[in-house]
Amino acid sequence: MDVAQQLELLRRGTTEIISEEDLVAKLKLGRPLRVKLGVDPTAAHVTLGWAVVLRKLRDFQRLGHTACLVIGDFTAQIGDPSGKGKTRKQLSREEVQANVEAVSKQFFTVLDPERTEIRYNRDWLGAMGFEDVIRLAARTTVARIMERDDFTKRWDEHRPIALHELLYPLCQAYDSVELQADVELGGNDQKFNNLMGRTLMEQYGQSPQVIVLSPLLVGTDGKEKMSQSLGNYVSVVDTPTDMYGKTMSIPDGLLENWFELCTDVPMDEARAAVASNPYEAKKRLAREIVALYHSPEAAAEADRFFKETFSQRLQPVEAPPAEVPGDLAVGGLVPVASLIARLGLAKSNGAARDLIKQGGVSLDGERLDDPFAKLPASELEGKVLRVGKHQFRELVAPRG
RNA sequence: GGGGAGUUGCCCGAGUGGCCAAUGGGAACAGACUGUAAAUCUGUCGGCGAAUGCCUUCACAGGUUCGAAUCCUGUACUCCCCA
Repeated sequence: MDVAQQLELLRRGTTEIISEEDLVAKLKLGRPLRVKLGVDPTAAHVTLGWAVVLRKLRDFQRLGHTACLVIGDFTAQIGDPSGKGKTRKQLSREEVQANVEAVSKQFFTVLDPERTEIRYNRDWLGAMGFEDVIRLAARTTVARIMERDDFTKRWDEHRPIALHELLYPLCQAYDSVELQADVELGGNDQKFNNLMGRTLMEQYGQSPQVIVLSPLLVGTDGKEKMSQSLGNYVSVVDTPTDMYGKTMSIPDGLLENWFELCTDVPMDEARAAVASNPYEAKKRLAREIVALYHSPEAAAEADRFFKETFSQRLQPVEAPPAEVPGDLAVGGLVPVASLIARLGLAKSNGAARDLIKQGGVSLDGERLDDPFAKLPASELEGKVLRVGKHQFRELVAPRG
């Protein structure tokens, strides 16, 4: 593939490349480039949002370059201020470790392990002494750091900015120096951090990295950036049905964007599909996504499930089984509201009763209307409990 | 170091001694309508309870009072002005 073609592929789903000339020059070197992506393990799932940059990294891999994945096990503890209106919670070492373990495998649903180098930034950032930190901090100025929107805004609004937050960009920038990155990928909100990397690399006598920025994927709510903490996410390890269903719940306005960032469907094709029938286009999108992370067969199956369960409002083909806790039954009768709460389908008994009152609960397709209904345990076996739109459980009678 | 303002439920924000589990808005959830879209309408939105009810909550810890989110004292945190 010649350089022009490579560039064409790399441009998809990016908002900015700093700079394209530099990228072209690096591509012309004819050697595998070191393409850095830093991810802070602040959550236990790789979401489709994260996958946007991972997929971009995989594009580089396909062109023969090396993915340098920096797991920010140190920076996760500091808390990236990017895009946040307030100080991030600092995670404990244990929390970070748990996330690292959860997330590590998930990266390879996208990346090619053969061409991936994994590094942990605790290895170098964690080894710095206070003197090293001061020296690093001396390489930039307060004015320079305060240029950054997040900080300026908080400053103007008289909101707190903790001192350590100002150091975050330097940490990430130093990662680039350590890795001798040729290119760094990131979401749009990472621009400042990435630029700091360029500056710092030059100061260390290295050739500054090229920055490739991708837009932030909007979550299923259609409003906020997709993130695990907001609950508006699709995880790459979601079951095919969930993945399909969540995708179907996005607002139509997001379709084109999701096609661009989450699939390999050519954009003219995607645009045409969306224009002709948004609903059909959305199903196509959902199938594409499931096929990517599971298989085309799973996609077809999810499609069928969706049609039967939601479009035709039948019972689901298969609902996850859930055992009725034995201690709930009093005299052989199980209070349904308590059952719902115990199975985690509602926050509390009261909430479960509210749901029943509002007609949100049904058993084998029959809507319940009595919030205090008690049903014989023996009759529950094999019945499908539906709570709200999407939660189904096939009940298993208590043992013993 | 000195002076001032502030901390309320997921978020914003009212509330300055009893009528406060706490107005209002947003978010969220459920229902109707639909395409698990959008828009709209309705309802729910601290916990337990069948319930008149009980319990926990208005930064934290004490105190005053028959009674406190509301008053007093101390502590923590944040912001502003001065140094």
